[in-house]
Amino acid sequence: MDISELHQILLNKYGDVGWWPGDSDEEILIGAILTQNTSWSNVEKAINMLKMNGMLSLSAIAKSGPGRIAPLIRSSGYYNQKGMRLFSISKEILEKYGSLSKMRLAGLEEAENFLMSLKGIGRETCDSILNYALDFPVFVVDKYTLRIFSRTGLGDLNIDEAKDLVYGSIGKDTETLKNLHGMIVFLAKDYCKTKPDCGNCPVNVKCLYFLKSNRDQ
DNA sequence: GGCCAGGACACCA
DNA sequence: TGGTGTCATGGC
Repeated sequence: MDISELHQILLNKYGDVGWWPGDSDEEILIGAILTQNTSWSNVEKAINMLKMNGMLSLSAIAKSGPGRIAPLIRSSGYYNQKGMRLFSISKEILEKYGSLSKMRLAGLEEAENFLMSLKGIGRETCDSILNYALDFPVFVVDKYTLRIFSRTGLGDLNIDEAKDLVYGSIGKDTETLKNLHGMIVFLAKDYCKTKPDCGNCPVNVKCLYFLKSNRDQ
């Protein structure tokens, strides 16, 4: 199976999934940091807490301080660390650009270099922000993506190899790349939390089932 | 009670 | 370059 075929199967199954959830670009960025190694259901509670307290924006976070943020995002785990990082990231973005829309005007390369220089933003979080919050044509590669690619016979790729394979096969349209990653998240949620080899997987992946005895890398 | 979740980073050899 | 410990809550 190649990427085009995988893409088509997922499109037939899911169509346009409208991923990522969030009402604003800033909410998407905040969610991208909160969801690091954390299930989305826990992130949603933290986002609601921020919203209810008028803290769901870079300016509100930058004006407050890590000590005020941490208790609000408790449900997302690592709350002290994430509180510190949300605070410093918000501050640095606003100091350098003033807003996400102005940061977008700086272009993909500069935005990427800047984001990767911030403490608390690694490869996956950076790509999520570039694609979903800033609308750049970047494909987000997470653990699920590498596992699905591996088990559909595309090989054991690293993040850059996986991206290149996608770009070479389905191009660099921002909305298409958003949707492909979204569909992979849906696939993982729908079929990979029940039992191994359930027989219903649309891409006939034997086992995304996530157990220590079973996982690759 | 144990395992896992859409990671990132510091530290070590 | 690769391995390991740390950060931590909530669902199943």
